[in-house]
Amino acid sequence: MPRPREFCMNKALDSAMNAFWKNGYEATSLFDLMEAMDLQKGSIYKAFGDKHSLFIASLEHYMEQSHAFDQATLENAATPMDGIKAWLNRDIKDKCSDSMKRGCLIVNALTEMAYKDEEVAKIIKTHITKLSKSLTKIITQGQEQGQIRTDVSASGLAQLLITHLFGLATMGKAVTSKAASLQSIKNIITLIESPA
Amino acid sequence: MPRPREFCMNKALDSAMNAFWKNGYEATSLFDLMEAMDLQKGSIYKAFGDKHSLFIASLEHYMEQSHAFDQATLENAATPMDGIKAWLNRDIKDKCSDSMKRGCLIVNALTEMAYKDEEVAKIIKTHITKLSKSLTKIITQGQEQGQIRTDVSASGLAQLLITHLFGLATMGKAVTSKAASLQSIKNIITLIESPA
DNA sequence: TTGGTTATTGACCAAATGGTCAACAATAGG
DNA sequence: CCTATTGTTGACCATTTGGTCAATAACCAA
Repeated sequence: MPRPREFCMNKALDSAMNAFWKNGYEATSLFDLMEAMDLQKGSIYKAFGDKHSLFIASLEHYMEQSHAFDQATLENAATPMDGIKAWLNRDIKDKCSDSMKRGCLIVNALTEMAYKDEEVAKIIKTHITKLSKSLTKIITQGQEQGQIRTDVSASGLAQLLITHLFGLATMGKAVTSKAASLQSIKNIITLIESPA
Repeated sequence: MPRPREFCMNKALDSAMNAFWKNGYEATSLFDLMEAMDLQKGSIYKAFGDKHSLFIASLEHYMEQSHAFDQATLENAATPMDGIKAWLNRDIKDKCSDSMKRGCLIVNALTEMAYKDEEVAKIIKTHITKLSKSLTKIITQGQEQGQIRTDVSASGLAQLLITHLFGLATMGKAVTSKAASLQSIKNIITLIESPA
């Protein structure tokens, strides 16, 4: 009996996510969101709540996609090392395109608001912990198979890769070209490989 | 004959820098700046121009200090490797304090505005290029002395260290404790050392 | 067809934003 | 002491901000 919603929640959320991703939280106005989502103010508030709630939803939307991608890439590889290489490379290709330098929404949110927004901080923390565990697992396998050096712990190496990827997402905003980022990935792989 | 300025430009700039550092560009209002600098609106505009100009000045102020610190730490060390260690550790101690998680102003500015603010992008690019050159020089020395591995180029390793530090500044915002960051530094040093 | 329920719309609002400016104040040279 | 020059102040402004709400519209079960 109720009037049905005229738009697709998922598409709208995706549009909001892209707007926040490109411009950040503060710099994305309600007007920007209305344009991006092709929705009136009232509809946004009814469907998603206020700006902050919409941002949280966008962030979680991003993380779901991100997590699915991480799992798929890491696990569908012939060897642990292949999985790591594929994961690093695809991540860079997604986030450090030379044309649309928007980096990574997680990194952006972390930088802009995590220190004063406990909810954002907590969500990101949880996500990274999950990623770190997946990585640690695959790195451990790589160490057992002799592909990856063992003088640094698997969890230490996992942390290191994530940190590096975060750094690259930042550098890609203005300093580094995609080609340079890919070279950087090659270098870090050389560093974690077992010495010959 | 003119009326003399009642405040110290350098102190005021320092206060503005700290405000921007903590909250970012968009989230720091003119009112915030007035409080932080202990100045009236008109005085700020007369002395520093509009908000954006003040931000640029703050960023450059930050970079001057940063550059002085980099040079001093890298060059006043017994060996290249000692210089690099000291540099990494002091950088982390400054930027990843557990209490005041404001990260690094350069990283913050890069993330928030570099993609749409060419002036900011250019300034940061120049600064990083300079840092990268200093680092490459000292890493080259370390390679010549056999302390640092040579299967990755000195400039590649320099880029890697900067990227890693950027990543740590971001992670320190919410994900990682200072202790964990320092451990991460130890790990990356292990990775770049010459194999035994 | 109708009535209950929810979606959409656009006008509206208070507060905050970055920025300006005229009046006033303080100095130093004449 | 006077005056030219610049610094300081606070009132003022247009615009934009995030957010609300009453009126209206659309649907579906009865």
